[in-house]
Amino acid sequence: MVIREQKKEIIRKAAIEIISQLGFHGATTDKIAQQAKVAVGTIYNYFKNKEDILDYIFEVEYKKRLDFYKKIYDQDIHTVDKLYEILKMHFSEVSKQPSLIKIILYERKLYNNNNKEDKTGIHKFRGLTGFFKDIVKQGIDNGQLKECNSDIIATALFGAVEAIMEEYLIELDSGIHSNILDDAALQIKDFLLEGLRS
Amino acid sequence: MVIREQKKEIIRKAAIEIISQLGFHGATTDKIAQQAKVAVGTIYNYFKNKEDILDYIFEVEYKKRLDFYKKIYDQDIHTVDKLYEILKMHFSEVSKQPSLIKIILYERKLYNNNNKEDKTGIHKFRGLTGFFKDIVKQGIDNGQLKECNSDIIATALFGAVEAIMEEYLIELDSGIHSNILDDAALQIKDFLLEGLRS
Amino acid sequence: MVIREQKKEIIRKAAIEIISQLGFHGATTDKIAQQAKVAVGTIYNYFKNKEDILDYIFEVEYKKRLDFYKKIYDQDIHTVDKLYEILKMHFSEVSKQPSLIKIILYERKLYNNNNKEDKTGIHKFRGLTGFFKDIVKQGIDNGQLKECNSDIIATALFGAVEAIMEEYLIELDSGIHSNILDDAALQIKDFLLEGLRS
Amino acid sequence: MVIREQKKEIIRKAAIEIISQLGFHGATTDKIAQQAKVAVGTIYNYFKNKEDILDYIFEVEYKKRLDFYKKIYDQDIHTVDKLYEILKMHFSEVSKQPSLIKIILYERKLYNNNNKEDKTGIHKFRGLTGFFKDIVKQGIDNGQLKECNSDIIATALFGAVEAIMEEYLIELDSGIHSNILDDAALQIKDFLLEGLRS
DNA sequence: GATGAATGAGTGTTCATTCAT
DNA sequence: GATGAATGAACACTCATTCAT
Repeated sequence: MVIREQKKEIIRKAAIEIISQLGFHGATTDKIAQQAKVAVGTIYNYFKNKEDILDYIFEVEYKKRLDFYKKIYDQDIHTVDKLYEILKMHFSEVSKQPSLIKIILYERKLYNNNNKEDKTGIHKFRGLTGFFKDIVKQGIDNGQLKECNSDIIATALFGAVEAIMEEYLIELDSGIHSNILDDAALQIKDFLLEGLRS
Repeated sequence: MVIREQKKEIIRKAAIEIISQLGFHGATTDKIAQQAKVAVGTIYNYFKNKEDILDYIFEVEYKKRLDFYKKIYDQDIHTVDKLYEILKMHFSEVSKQPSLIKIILYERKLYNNNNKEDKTGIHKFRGLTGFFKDIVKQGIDNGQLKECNSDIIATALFGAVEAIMEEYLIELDSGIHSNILDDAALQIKDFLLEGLRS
Repeated sequence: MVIREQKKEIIRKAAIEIISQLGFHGATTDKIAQQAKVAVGTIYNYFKNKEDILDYIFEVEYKKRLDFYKKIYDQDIHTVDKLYEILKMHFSEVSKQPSLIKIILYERKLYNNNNKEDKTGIHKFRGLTGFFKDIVKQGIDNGQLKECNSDIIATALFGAVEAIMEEYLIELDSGIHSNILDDAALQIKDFLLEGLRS
Repeated sequence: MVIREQKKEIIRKAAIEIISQLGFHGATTDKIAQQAKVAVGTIYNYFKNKEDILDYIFEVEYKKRLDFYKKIYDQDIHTVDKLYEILKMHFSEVSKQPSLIKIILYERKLYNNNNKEDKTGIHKFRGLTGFFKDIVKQGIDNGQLKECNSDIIATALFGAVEAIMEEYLIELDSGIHSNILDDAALQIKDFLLEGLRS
């Protein structure tokens, strides 16, 4: 017997597949239901509405990343290595679950304007950048990073990671065998350490 | 005819306002027409369809940036300064035209999957990263930047710039007086030069 | 079996509560089940379908009134007093069971068009006006009432009673302390006896 | 060319036909559109939503009756004759426009609970009983009617009229040639004058 | 070229009913 | 008999696009 959480998981995965292909707006509840091999009505036994599915997708990923960030934050390694671990995690995720990451990159934008109380997953997800900043601040505080505006630097790093993931996904979609991820973490780590000047 | 281009311009500006407020999907042709003080039908005298308006918005911005990039590319200044000029241009644009930049940041994502031939504006816009890469490559070639993977570095830089602009827009929308742009170009320039290590 | 009838009664009462609050169309089987502290499926062990519940509600009330009318019909009192007793009964019911009467007043209308054979309760209920007519006819026949069109007069009286009950319910819902029922039976009795002319 | 008000009128009449046959809930916007020989979307160019159509139907009828009541109120005839004129008007309407009156009788009930601000037509309609009361009060004040509770009497009379109209409509639907309306106004007038006692 | 009423395919959501456990 | 998850037909409403004026 399929228990409740398993069915919700089936729908979540079906939604990821459909939304990543068609975008949130192009993904109809009918198509998601079809992909999940479930009746449309069933979706509504597990989710309040279509947005709630998207929100749940973000919620799940948010939790994964939050755990990872917290663990990294507390580790006793150099800050640059902490950032390096985070980069590797992100780049690993995008190659393991490109559909999912596509959603996170593309659909999250739609909700920056949106302050509805009930979309906690999506809004929490944005909060992840805050943890990123914390790690940068920690590095400045303990002298491992030089003085800088942690807001700007953390934001820039986060954007750099997202852009590389996006580039990977675009190349993937174009049928190009992309190897941008292979060196990305190391290149950025080196960049962090030395800058670009020859 | 001058008149014709003026009306198209009125519609383009109205569309920017509405789309930036409501997103492309939330922006109805009725609302755009209302904002432009024009009948819906009139829009279709100037644009093939709704997407064509968005495409045109990107087209116009693409051309502006292309010109700027080309001019910079040919200037006889240090590569880091070239990148610095580009950063300043981008940060200046977002504070001058936040509505427009919001569209560029948020709506472009939606079309990464989309290979329709007719959306030249949006697809060309993505091509801008190519010019960015060219400048990085130029820097490596002339020895002003050290050896690195120009694809990764250019992509990362572009992402960094976008993330900072996004952060600025989010703070703006939240009613926060953001000053993230003030230091951003300098911070990143410094980062480019030296890295983060203390 | 006693148990069976008790459960059916629980569902009937729950349905009365929900339908009176939300109307028949607004009342979902889920809500009725919840109110009855029973699973949806259970309802269908006692009722063929949702309409059948409404029908049963009418059936039960029909029987009560039928018994009362028959008893009154056979009593050896003046016809005007018979009508007076009926008025008092109706006005007493609406103050004792406003939820129930609300359903009878509001939902019965919806089924006047509807000739489905299986809704005996609702259709029988309408038949009550026939008994009302019988009492008027009886009064004419035995000379206690003057010659008149019993159809018209009985229908008019029935309508008058319903309108007063409706007015009471509306005032009740508006939070107004209504006392329209206090005098209603007497006023109408007097009206029956004397008319309105001064 | 069909002007705006004519098209709205076409939709209103189509809606009356469909709603009177199927009830408000059974009347789909598709069916109304079909009856009006118009696209569904067109309905929404003239009405905010489905309820708004019903509301407009009530609004139109409300205005007609309001005018009539006001005119009657100011006439210099005996109060019983005023009431008689009103009865005749109502009975005349039901035989001229049975579909319309069916809606007024059956669907109005659904909104007694409902206090949404925007359904002015339906709520105003209920206010008509107030004018009815005014005429009764006027009669009491000028000594043409005896002392009585005008609320109760007006409500009762209104209910009587509605019940007779309903009876007429039911007989009509059953294919019975009803003549209940022929005598109804006179019978009630006589009732008003003399009561029922022989 | 300008207008804006008309169009109707398309979609999120609801909910009575079923049936395997 | 009791349960409640699954079902999917049905429906109100939207909105890009067209076209007669």
